[in-house]
Amino acid sequence: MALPPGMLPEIEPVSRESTAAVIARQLRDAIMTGALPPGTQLGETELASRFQVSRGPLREAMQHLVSEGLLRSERHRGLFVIDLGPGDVYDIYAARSAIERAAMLRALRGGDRDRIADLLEHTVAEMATAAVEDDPTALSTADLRFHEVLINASGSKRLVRMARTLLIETRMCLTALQGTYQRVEERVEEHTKLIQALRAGDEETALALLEAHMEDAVQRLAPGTSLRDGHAPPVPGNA
Amino acid sequence: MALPPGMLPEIEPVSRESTAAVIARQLRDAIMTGALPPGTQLGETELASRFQVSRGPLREAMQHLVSEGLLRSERHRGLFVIDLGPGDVYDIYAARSAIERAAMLRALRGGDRDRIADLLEHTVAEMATAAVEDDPTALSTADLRFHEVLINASGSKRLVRMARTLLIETRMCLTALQGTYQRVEERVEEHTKLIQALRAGDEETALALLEAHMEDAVQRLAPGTSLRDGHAPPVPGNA
DNA sequence: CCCTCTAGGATTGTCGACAATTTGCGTCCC
DNA sequence: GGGACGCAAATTGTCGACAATCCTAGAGGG
Repeated sequence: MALPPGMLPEIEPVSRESTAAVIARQLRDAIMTGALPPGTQLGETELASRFQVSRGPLREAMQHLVSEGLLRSERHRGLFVIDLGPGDVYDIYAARSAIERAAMLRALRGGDRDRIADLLEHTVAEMATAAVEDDPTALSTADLRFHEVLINASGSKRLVRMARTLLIETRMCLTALQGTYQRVEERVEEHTKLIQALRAGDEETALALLEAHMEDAVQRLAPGTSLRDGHAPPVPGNA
Repeated sequence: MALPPGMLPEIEPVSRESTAAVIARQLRDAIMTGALPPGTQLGETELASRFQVSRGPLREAMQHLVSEGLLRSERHRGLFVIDLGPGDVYDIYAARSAIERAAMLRALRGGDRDRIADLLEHTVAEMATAAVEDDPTALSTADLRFHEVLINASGSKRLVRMARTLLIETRMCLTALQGTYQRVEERVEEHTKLIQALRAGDEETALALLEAHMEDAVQRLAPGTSLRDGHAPPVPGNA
């Protein structure tokens, strides 16, 4: 080794991301934030010229998003941004509840509770900041970041992978139904209590709080439905 | 309508599957059954000539499998079949436990318990048939089919999607560690008891049995680890 | 007035070739 | 003999063009 370790920190190979991945991420953000509203048709030719790339890489990016469930492809018709009905809201939160419950369990029993709690508290601080600045977008971002951190902390490759799409879809829900928010203090409070239970290692309370958190969200976003029912509302257009 | 309904059953448009999907499915099966052992390098050019298609559709199929987690891609190096370490076994079963728990809950509370139980019993019958014929491959197939049916019965698009990869990876585990099976009677018994609890609507028992089922499998496939620990074994090469 | 058929346009699906990048080996110098 | 440099082969990444398929609008006939 010609260079002593510790020098030159943060040096990473340039452009370690494939162009298809870059395009996919940009489209993901656009869908997530609502810049591409649900139902929008995405033409390959048009996007190719927008991104200044050929249809090859772009197509790969699209395929990726389709397999993630953010786009739906109709053969020889086109690609469309999915639109979420009440049934989908229910489905998303039911799936999230399953994933995050598992992540919470692993966080609780992983032996690293305090470190994880510190990480989570940081995102709650971001939520508080966004609250005082009255920035609903930043608030949602921090909220989702909380759950992302929790799932990452589980250390499970597969939970992380499965949750990625769910969190994006959650963001779509929040964007579409902006304004149905609960009081921000309440929102921060729920997360804080979750952290307290985690730090204390109180499994029962933590899991119950998490479930209630999901239940609250579902009832707010899709009024009249409940995760406890075990079945989606009778609205067409879901699974 | 020129044709009365009920006539011409089972008529479906020809080739409603994209070629990339066909290729992906074939490769999936090959990986699942062990025809393509973990670590195998897959050359695009070679596969393209094997499948008699251009590199375009083949590439899409590969990308799909990569995003599913069955292949890992190293830029400008090649595509390789993933190999599963003990940490992955743990991770897979932890994730499956989360997914199937949620599916079981929805099956329990969905109001269609008897129909679902009938479907599940059919797969158990297949297991029994495979057992008397001493066909371990068919036995594993029926076993996985049981869990696939359970998840499908949940009616959740997202649970189904997330479980697809997990079940394929499970099959890879079973293929790689063929011979560590428990007694077939015991294996059938576990599933039968699960169905009984479901039919009776006994949530507590059903969930406990399911958890024990996963725990058993993990301890058999990766001795010395337990789902209850909340953390993966100290073997490198996992998340 | 409505239904059917046809022609047009547009979009995706597929293909072959070229360019960029990495790996491995051979050679040269010390 | 050991190490570093440079070249060449192989592989992936990218591109533009062609072919197949599907919606739509319009004319024609009943």
